[in-house]
Parts: sequence; structure tokens; C-alpha cells
Amino acid sequence: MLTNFLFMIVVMRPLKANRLTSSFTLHKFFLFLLQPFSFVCYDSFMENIRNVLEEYNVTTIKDIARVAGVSVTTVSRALNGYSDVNEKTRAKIMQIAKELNYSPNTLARGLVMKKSKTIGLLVSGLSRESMKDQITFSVLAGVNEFVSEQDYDLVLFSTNSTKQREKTYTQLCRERRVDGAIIQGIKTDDPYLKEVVESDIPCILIDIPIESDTVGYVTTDNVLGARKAVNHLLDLGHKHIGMINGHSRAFVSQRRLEGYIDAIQASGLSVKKEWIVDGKFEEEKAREEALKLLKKYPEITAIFCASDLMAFGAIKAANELGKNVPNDLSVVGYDDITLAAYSNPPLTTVSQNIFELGYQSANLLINMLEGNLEQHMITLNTKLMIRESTAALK
Amino acid sequence: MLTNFLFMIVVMRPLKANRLTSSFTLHKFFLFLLQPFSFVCYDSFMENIRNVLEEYNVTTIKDIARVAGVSVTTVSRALNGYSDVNEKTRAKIMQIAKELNYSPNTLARGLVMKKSKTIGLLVSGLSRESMKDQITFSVLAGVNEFVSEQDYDLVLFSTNSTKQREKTYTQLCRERRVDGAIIQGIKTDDPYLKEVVESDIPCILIDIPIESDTVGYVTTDNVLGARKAVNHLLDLGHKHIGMINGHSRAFVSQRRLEGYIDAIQASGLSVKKEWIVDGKFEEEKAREEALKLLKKYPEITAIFCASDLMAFGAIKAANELGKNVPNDLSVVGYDDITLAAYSNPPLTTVSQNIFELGYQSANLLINMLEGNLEQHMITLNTKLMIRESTAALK
DNA sequence: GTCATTTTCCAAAACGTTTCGGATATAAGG
DNA sequence: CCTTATATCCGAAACGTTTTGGAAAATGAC
Repeated sequence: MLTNFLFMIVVMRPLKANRLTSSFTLHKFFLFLLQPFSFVCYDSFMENIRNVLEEYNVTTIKDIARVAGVSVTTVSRALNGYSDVNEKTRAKIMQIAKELNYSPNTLARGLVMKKSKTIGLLVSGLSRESMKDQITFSVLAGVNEFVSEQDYDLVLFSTNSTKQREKTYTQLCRERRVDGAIIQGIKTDDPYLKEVVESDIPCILIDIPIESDTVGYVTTDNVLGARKAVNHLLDLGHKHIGMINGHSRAFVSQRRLEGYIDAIQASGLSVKKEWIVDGKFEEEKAREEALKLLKKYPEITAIFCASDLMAFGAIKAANELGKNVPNDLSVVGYDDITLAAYSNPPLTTVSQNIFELGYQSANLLINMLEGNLEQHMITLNTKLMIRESTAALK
Repeated sequence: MLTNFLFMIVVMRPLKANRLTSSFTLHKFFLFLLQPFSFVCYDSFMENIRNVLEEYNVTTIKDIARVAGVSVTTVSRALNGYSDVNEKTRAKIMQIAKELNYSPNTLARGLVMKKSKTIGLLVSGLSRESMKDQITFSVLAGVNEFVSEQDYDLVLFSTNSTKQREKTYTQLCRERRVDGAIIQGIKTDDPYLKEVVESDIPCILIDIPIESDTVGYVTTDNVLGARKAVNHLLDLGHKHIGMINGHSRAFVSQRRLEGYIDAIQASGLSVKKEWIVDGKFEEEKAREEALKLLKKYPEITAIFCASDLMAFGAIKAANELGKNVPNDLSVVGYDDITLAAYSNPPLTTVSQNIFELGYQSANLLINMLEGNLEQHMITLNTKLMIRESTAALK
């Protein structure tokens, strides 16, 4: 039997990367001649062949049209609920679509409609470090919630600053074809910010109060939140209240400082500039600053921190100095992260509903996209959570 | 002046939802006649007109071709780095592309290439509740990291079970045109799971060991992890070790139980079935179970919990019974969530690098997509974090 | 100088959808 | 019966890319 076969080994010159037509066709012609023989092809053709075979068969609107015996136009209009198609035809088309397991190609649709039904979430700190304060995550969860309710898609843009150099914000959005974007955790001096305002892509900023035709924002009432915190300390009898703020490039810091000053002054006390320090929103940095502050001004009996993480730093500092929280020093945080309720002692803090922040951002953005303009801005409330890191002055 | 104007109020019959051609054209003809007059149109036409005006002008490959005086083919090939275009021409084209601020339309590209360079992350628990254990979030961050390194896009699928009824997994993936998916937090009896294996869409499962041509998985060595935890307790001299597991439908629970049994038996002790209970991975449920367990079997001096959250529940239960952790009862958790290090007492637990879990999932998936098949499975290591919730038996 | 190859370019088709501008048949109004 | 409006359908163009199959010019081999 075996002797009836003709064995050949064909050595072909390798194909260049370039798509050399003449020799390319020659190759193919050669293969064609060889058809009657079984042969093993160790060529890059293999790849192409495999790809063709692997391509899974998705049903398109055309297939439905063919089966139903109508035009693609009719199928499209039937599926999209237009009134100019007979209910009987529509039923038939729907039936066939279901049977063929049809699902529309969003790419094609987006291409012709110039809308992708997709919004982008630009987060700066989606890395290992940012997991402690789940702020980023909560925003994301909120955004995701609303977005999926509205049948939009959510795509994540993460920006390490190396990438930022390469691609502008506009490019990013346009390339991914998002209809709009939500931006969180960006600093006020970030180059993206300028671009956002200048570009014509609808965008919602979280905690940055900028408004324009295409830009809106969602934030919490940071002034009032800070006032609540400081008033709580004042109510407990504290007269010497320090503050550990974030950094001046953050809008929230500016506002929380404002609230702190408001509350102090409203109570008839005077603000001491030297009791206000910046902790960069970092636990460690806050610890250092608190240490310095408490050493230098031992009369301080309470500290208001612009974030919970920094409050933890302050508590650590106090402990290092042999001070007990809350007996010797009261500490109030801001954010109400999960950790706050579990820490030792449980942290009194200003709770902001960050999930809601994300949710409302998405709400605002999608309203903007759909043309229900309304307003471009939402301010959410805060709530003081009184736990055990604060106590009445003895 | 004003008197020279001719004022008209035109009342048109409102347009039906249906695209009535004859009257539609009539309307338009009418508008045409009115051209010389200024008029205010309170018609649904307004919307269309606005849309046309708003459409931002994006530069396409065609524009570049026109400006450069070459064909679109050449522009495409130039931009994509093919070798059959003169370097001079390429330079010119690149230059023009930059000047015109060109960014390619991914939709169009995806449409013709049948690849979207997008992967989907299917998370079940992206809601308010799941924020305590940032497992979901960590996975997400890990996936996002790798995905963005590889210039893929990440889109989020969240599935409340109401939606799940409406759309099958396959539909979801096909509709969003993702090239592949990563699935996390799904139960073993979830209807999606069957679909995943049956469909031909490449997919990576997290912590579910299923393998096929298009399905791979990433997990940690749960057996070994549990053994480490239990061995630690044994080393401390404990002989009466209970276990609070998750639920039997979770693969990780099955494995962790296996590890627990292995370790106990290897030490020459015998396994007591009645010391093993299920806490549903919930803090509250674990508290209840621990309470029952500790009351019924006061000889138990140590408990191994299949999650940190449940360990917290166990600690609460112990405290309620007047037992001190770790002096009267040692507790080991699993996961090493952020809270673990901050709780009181800090929790001894088995740390799994969940960020890495996500990262490697994305790695595996993208390798699969690009055809570098290698293996379909990765197992990561765990590490025992010894803190203060465990102590030597007195 | 001739033939084969390489370099450089291009027109046209394809991807799957929506929309535009009708076409046809039927119903309503007079 | 004629006119007009309605209901139902369709062909073709468009969206912005990539890829196919070549063509033309330049270069090299002999």
C-alpha cells in the first residue's frame, strides 16, 4: 500500500515580512499544484489557515434576513422596534433571531451611529497601594452600578504617568470611542485636567469643581463636613484643635480647611496657623507631622485630619508620645473607610457616601449624553460618625 | 426696520413616530420653502439638526490620505508599520497624522479585524456589600494592570442575577465584542459556569479549576495554605482545632478543608467531623456558628477559618463567651485582607496575593488570545502571616 | 538589453449595522 | 373613480478601517 504514495519534500524559500506579491502568488500556485498530495506545511500560511478555520460563526442580521425572506433593513427595523414593520413579520424575525442565537455587533452599530454606549472611567490610583482606602473602588462600584442599569458599558482607563506622556486624554477617549468619561483622583495640576475642559468630550469630574458645557462634577459638601467634625470637637469642650490637611493642590483639602476655619471662628476662638499642617494624605507622613505638632504644641487636645488614613497616623504618633486616644487626645478623621470602624480605637470620622459619588457621576454623565441637560453639578451630604477616638475634655 | 420682516407662525401636524415618507418629505419641502425666513422650529427636527451640528470632527485615515496625496491603503500600511511603504512617505504620513491629531477608530478596526482588543471582567459582587474584603477590587486592579500594559481594554460586566436571566454569558460577551473574559466570584452551581465551558470564547476562571481548549484558570494552593495555617496551630501545641469553612459549593472551601484534614492527620491526631462547620463566608454567620461550636465543645482551643471575615466573627463569638483571643482561643484566618493587620488583635492569617491572581489571569488570557498557548493554569503560593490572634497553648 | 525580482503604491472589497429616500399596495376621503 | 394618506417593505449608501490582489516603476542579474 505504502508504495503507492508519492512522497515529496518541498523546500520553499521563506516568505519575507513584506507582502511580496509576485512570489507570494507563486507560492500559492505551487501549493495549488500540490493539492492532490497530502503534505505538511510548516509555513506561516498555517497560521492564516488556522485563523480562518477558527473564526467562530456568529449570526448576523443578514443571516436573519435570508432565513426570514426579508431585507436587512426590515430586520434592523424590526429588532429596533420601529413601527413600520408588520407585527407578524416582526414576530417572525424575533423568533428567528432567537433561534439563531443572534446578538448584535456593537462595533458595527457604534461605527455607524457614532455612539458606543460606553463610558470610560479614568482612575489614577488603581494600583497595589491604593487598596487601603477603598475610595477608588467605591467610586468604581457606584459608577458601575448606574452604568449597568442604563445598559451602558464601562471601560477602565488607568493612567500610570509614563503612559500619560504618550497619549493625551483626548486621544485616549477618542481611540476607545467612549461617549463620555468620569475622572477621579486627579490632581489639580495634572495636565489632563486642562485637556478635559478644552476637549469637547462630555466628562464628569469627581471632587473637582469645574463646570462647562461638556464638563460637570460631583462632590460632597466638604466645608460642611469639616465644620461638623470640628463642631463635634468643640462640643466636647476642646479649645486647642489642630488640623492635618492633605495638600494644597487638592480641592477637597482647600474646602475642608475652609470648614475648619469657619467652625473655629464661629465658636469665638482664633485660628492658629501653626496648628495646621499638611500630611499629603499619607499615613506615614501624617504620623511624622503629628509627632512634630504634638511635641511643639503640647496644649493641643484634639486633631482634625482630612483623611482617615492620616488620622491613623496621628493616633500612632500620639501613642508614641505616650498619649492615649481619646483620653489625652481626640482625633477625628474624614472618609469613613471600612478600617475606621475596626481600628483601635474605632475612629470618629466624617462619612461620605463614596459609592453614591460614583453613582451620581454616572447619572449626571449619562443624562448629559442623552441630552437631558438639567444641571451639571451635584453636591452630596456627609454624616458625622461618632465612635471612640474622641472624648470630652477633662 | 422691524416692519420689513414678515412674521409667520407655521403649525405643522406633528410627525408620527413612524417615518411616514410622504408627509415627511412634504415637511422638508415646506421647510425648504421657508428658508428665506428666520423661523424657530419646535419640532423633533431640532434634535436631528443639533446632532448634526454637534458631531465633532474627527480626522480619519481618509483625511490624512487626502492631505498626503496618497491612498488610504498606504496611510493604513504606513501607520501600521508595514515594510512596503517608502520611509519618506511614512514620515510624511506620520507627521500629518500627528498634526491632524489623528487617532484611529477602534470600532472600525475591530469590525474588520474581528478583534476588539478588549477583555471583559465578569464580577458578581461589585456592590456595596463586597467592599469589606477588597478581594474583588484587588483582582480588578491586578487584571487592569496587566491589561493596560498590553494595550488591551478592560470592560466590566457586572451581573446582578436579574440581568443574568435576560442575557446569557455568550450573548454578553459577543455583544460587547470582548475577545476573552475573566470570571471571578462565581459559584460552582452558577448557570453561567456551564455556558463558559461550552462556549468557544476564551476565558479564565479565578479559583475554579476547570480546563478546556478555551478555558483556563488561576488559583492559589489552597490545600497547602490551609496546611500551613493548621500546622502553625499544631506547632503552638494545640490539639483541639476546629474549622469554620465557607460553603461546599466553593472550590476553595473544598481545598481548604482538604488541607485542614491533611495537617491534622499528618500530626497523628484524628479529625472530628463535628468540629467542622460552615460559615457561608459571612462574618455574622460565622459568629453564630462559632458560638454554637465553642459552647458545645469547650475543649477547642484553636479555630481555623476559611476567610478573615469569618475569623472576625469567630473572635467576636469568643469575646461574647468571655474568652480572650489569643490567650484562651487561637484564631487563624485566610486571605489577609487589609483589615487583618489592623484588627484587634491583629489577625494571624494565610496571605494570598490577590492582585497577582488578577494579574496572572490577564496574563494567561492574553497569552491564550495571542496564540501562545503554553499552559492553561497557574497556581500561586500563599504565605502564613503570623500576628497576634494565635498563641502557644498554656 | 532582457528578464526576474524588489520596492512602492493603489482600487476595491469586506466587516455588520443603521439610515435615507423611495416603492408598492392598501385604505380612507371626497 | 380619483386623490391622498397609511402601512409595509426594500436597495443602496454610509461609518472607518484592514486586506486582497495586483500594477507600475525601479533595481539587479546575466
